[in-house]
Amino acid sequence: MAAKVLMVAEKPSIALSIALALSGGRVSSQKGSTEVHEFDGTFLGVRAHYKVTSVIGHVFSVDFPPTYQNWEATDPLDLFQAPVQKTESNPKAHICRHLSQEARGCGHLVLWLDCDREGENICFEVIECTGFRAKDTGRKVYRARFSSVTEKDILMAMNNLVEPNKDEALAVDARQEIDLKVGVAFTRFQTRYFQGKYGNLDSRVISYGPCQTPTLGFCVQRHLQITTFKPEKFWTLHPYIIQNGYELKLEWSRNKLFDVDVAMMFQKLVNEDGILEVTDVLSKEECKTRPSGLNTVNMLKVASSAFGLGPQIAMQIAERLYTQGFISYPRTESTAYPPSFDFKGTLGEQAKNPTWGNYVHWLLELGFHRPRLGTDAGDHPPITPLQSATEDMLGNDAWRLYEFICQHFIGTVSPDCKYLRTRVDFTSGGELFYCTGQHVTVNGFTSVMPWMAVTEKNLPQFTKGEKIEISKLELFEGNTTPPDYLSESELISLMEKNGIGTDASISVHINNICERNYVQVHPGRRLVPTALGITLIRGYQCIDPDLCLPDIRSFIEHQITLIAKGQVDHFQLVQHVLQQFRQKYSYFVKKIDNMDALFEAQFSPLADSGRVLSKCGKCLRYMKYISTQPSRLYCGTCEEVYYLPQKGTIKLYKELVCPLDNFELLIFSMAGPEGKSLPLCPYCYNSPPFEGIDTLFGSLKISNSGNSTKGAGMPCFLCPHPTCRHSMISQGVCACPECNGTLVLDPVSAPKWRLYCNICNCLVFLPQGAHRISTTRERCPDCDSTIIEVDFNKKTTPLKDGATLHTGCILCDELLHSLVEMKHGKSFFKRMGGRPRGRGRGRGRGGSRGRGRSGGKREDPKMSFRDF
DNA sequence: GCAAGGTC
Repeated sequence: MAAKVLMVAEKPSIALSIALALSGGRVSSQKGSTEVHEFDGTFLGVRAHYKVTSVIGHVFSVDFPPTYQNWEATDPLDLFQAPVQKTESNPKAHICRHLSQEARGCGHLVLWLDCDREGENICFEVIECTGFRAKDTGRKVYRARFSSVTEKDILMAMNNLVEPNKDEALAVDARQEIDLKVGVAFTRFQTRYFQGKYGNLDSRVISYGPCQTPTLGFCVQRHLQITTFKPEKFWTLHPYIIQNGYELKLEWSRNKLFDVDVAMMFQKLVNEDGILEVTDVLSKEECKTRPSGLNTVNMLKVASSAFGLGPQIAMQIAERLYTQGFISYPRTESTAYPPSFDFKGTLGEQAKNPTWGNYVHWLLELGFHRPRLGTDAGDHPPITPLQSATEDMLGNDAWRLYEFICQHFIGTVSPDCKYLRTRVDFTSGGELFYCTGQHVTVNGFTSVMPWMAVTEKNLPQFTKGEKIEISKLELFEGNTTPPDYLSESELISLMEKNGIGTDASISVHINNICERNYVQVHPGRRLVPTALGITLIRGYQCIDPDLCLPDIRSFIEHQITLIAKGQVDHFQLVQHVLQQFRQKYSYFVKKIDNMDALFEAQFSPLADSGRVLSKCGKCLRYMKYISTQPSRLYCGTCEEVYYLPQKGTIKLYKELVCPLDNFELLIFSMAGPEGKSLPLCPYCYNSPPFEGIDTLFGSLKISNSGNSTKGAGMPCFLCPHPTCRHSMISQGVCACPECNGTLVLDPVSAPKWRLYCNICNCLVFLPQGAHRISTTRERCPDCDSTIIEVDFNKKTTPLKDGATLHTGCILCDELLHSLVEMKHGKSFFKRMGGRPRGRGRGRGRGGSRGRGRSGGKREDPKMSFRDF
């Protein structure tokens, strides 16, 4: 019997590379949650059958248990001591199940996760999923440490397997817990406090985070430098000469003076002399060195400053180029190539390129240069081109990024650029002046990276001791100018320097502060903070400046490094750090008035914002609708805020009221032609009335709106009220053919009448153009669907003798069935048969015992509606 | 509705 070995990598591409390297290219691959590559070989001297698969990044992510998810019911202070739980990051991918299945019967587990702290943490996630134990005697767990994904390194790692490092993994657990608790506590408090007071903040959430907030801090710091800048007058002296027929302007060695009298005194001295004497002519060969390998941060900086592509977009393009095989892995810190890097092969591929192919040929013939050393962060090699491509294959933006990556790579193995720099010194009236020129002798890498080229500056001949008449003497008066707003590329540099974010997350943080409306990207990709962003940072500065300084990140990093090194206990350190942040949080809450004073000066109170929309059920006065995000209703009399679903339009619903609380109903319409329209009661939406509704819909989400039904977000179509004509009970027609939801009548869809699912995106069109369609209280005796009543249009009625009224079941009534159509032309009934029973979640219409209408040959004759 | 970190 051969030993069975399971190997797991961090991403599918690496699993394939490992399998190919270890099998000599003979693998058979099977699809699954992620691909599994199998081959036979030997393991520790024994015959073995290998399976190589992968995760897709972290398997789990950390969050609070459901009881802490309700913003109203949880004091953010309690979050610091709250338990945390790990749940699958991407439940739909079923990675955990996949690993557990593949591990069955395997005696050995080899972990091929990326060799960084996060990778070490994922090792233990994989161990958990597979059911192996780190120190199992029978089934053993090994860690492969590889410095690059080349055959040589993979084989070397395989021959030097070690144990996974629990301390490194625990350091990541610590970071996750600290980031979660600190970020969420501050975010919830700020959001509730300020959104409950002001109506024009225009951000869904007033977030705080140890990475995003210092990132914003950099932008605001620059803004404050600009606004507090006081321009100063300065003066500078420029003699002009005419040499060999060319007019030349000389620079003053004092550069600028801020005192006009002194400047004029020097002007007088030089004027009186009138002659410049050449005191020195110095020529020196200068070298502009070729770049080292390209890492993510440098790529993003160039993408922003040279191509005007934001980091988020640039990363998306880079990822696409990577998955299509045009470039290597785009998330790396390293600028040093691994020793085994195949320069010849990579250059050979680029020799095909029509634009720089000739240059590459020339480089290959003459012998390319060894690249500069650079730094090896131990993660991935620098970003390099793989396949050759043309502009037609990639499209505009992708091509520009690809072109840059190619040019940069070729640049790293090109000669340095050499140029002769000449400086001529002059004296007149005791003052020193100079001019410089430069002449390129070797273009080197600048031939392929022309934007890096040294500009030619010709100088006429001068000889030492030569005396030249001044043709004109200028006393220039200027004003000092403030710096410009922070460019995105400068921000990336600051983030990198201060350890804010990682190569993979820097773009996310920048995107975050844009999305939250803290900064705006202006032309030239300069980041201009908004009133909200400025007020937040100024607020932290006057309560606790630590909160927005980059040190907050380095502090956390430093602390968890102690865990990684095994110097402190994980649990104790996390408790200690959280205790510190808890104190900061309490102090912040206590002093929030200081920040609020700044908000008050900048934003308008809720009472002054918005327009009158609907009546409050408590005081029966009108409430105001605040349309800036997050859209909400505000009752000025009760001083209550009622949140509404986002990203759509909201209207009064025929002045109807909720039978439970007397609040006037609203109708929310999602954007787009196929957007659902759903009635809701503002009070019920925020505080679902029926006990247990949380668990009833516990894990479900209302599609599109993104609102979870936990605690908040219950529109009428989820309401189990037995008699209200807007509840799911009344408006529900039958079970959704696609999911566990219920198809409900869209009450305002006339004349394009339709049903939509209260859970998923399923849409069903009813007889078009009908005058009225409504649900009745009757149910179909065959399938238990709600009987609907259709009042056809007089002119288009399909009924005999011009009759317009017809009642029936949309599934069992021949006429109605023929007029019903599922979106995208799918058969409405096709998927109704043979579906597994639902979990009894909803209490919508639709029985479980009806007959199918499909006449299906293969299907179960029973309609499998959900249990009622 | 919330953080930051992986990756698609």
